[in-house]
Amino acid sequence: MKVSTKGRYALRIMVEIATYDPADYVPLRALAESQDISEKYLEAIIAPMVRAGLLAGQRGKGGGYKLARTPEEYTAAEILRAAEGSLAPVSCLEGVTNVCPRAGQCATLDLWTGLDKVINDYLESVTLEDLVKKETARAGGDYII
Amino acid sequence: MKVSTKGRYALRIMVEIATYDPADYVPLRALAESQDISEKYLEAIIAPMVRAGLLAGQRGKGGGYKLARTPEEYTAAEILRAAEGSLAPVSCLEGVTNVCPRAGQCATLDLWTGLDKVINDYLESVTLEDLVKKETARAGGDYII
DNA sequence: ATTAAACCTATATCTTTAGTAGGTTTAATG
DNA sequence: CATTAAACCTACTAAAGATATAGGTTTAAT
Repeated sequence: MKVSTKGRYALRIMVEIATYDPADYVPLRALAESQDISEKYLEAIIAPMVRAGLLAGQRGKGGGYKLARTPEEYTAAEILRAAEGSLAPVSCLEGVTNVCPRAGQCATLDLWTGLDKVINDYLESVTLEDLVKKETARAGGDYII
Repeated sequence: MKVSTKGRYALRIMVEIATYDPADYVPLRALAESQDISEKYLEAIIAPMVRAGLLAGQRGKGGGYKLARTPEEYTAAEILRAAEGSLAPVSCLEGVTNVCPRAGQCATLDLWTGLDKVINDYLESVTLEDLVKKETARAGGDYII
């Protein structure tokens, strides 16, 4: 029941890109350095996010990545889904229709369906904007002491 | 974010044992056969459940396993925890105290803490008794047609 | 032409999951 | 007391998935 590094890194990267000027492209190199992830591995994490349309990539000199929308338009759920593939706690809930031959007699199916729902509902309720606020609150020095 | 076979099988086994007479010991062989899991693998799944005090094992002829309590006294959470080890979605939430050096500046920590909570709350809310009811409802022929 | 960047494909390593094998101890029963 | 049926224990293997790494190609700005 663990979220992999792909999902965790993907969220952190999205938060970081969201803190930059939305018009600017942020190069992979800068992200890799500040997050302390190798450029090559980060590339593998970002690629599916670009394909999913969450990030816009710009090639060539001066290129990089920027958000495709505003931070409040992303949910944690869709970012994790793009990076991890699926959030379903059991594989039989992954497709549109349940293909398990035992589904009709499965005593635990409702449990998994319910678990899947609370996970999705929660992760849909948190936006990238929410995460960015935490980031700037912690880093930003809004502290008296 | 997947529950492993250990957790899934553990739940199914608990449901099955709960459908027998609570005083009877059910031998591993019978469980393995009806659930279509090898005896050896099932043994590895049941052992930690016995150690955790969820099941009572009886050695020797006529022995087997029975519930240590009544079905309504088990939650899905504790069964899964005994089988899987931990339900935390990220490893930094596994211990009592968060040992991650970045915890103070982590923008996503609250997200993981919140996710951990909804998962736990949901799984604590479902009892073994609830699952047994589904099993008997499906298998038991309470149908008109 | 040079440079800096995304993009692409393949490969390697490491960890976890899933499953097996073979034996020892315990307890009931004829 | 021998037999049998059961849990219990330790070690091992195989497959899958997670976590990266390597080396190159294409694109675009200067």
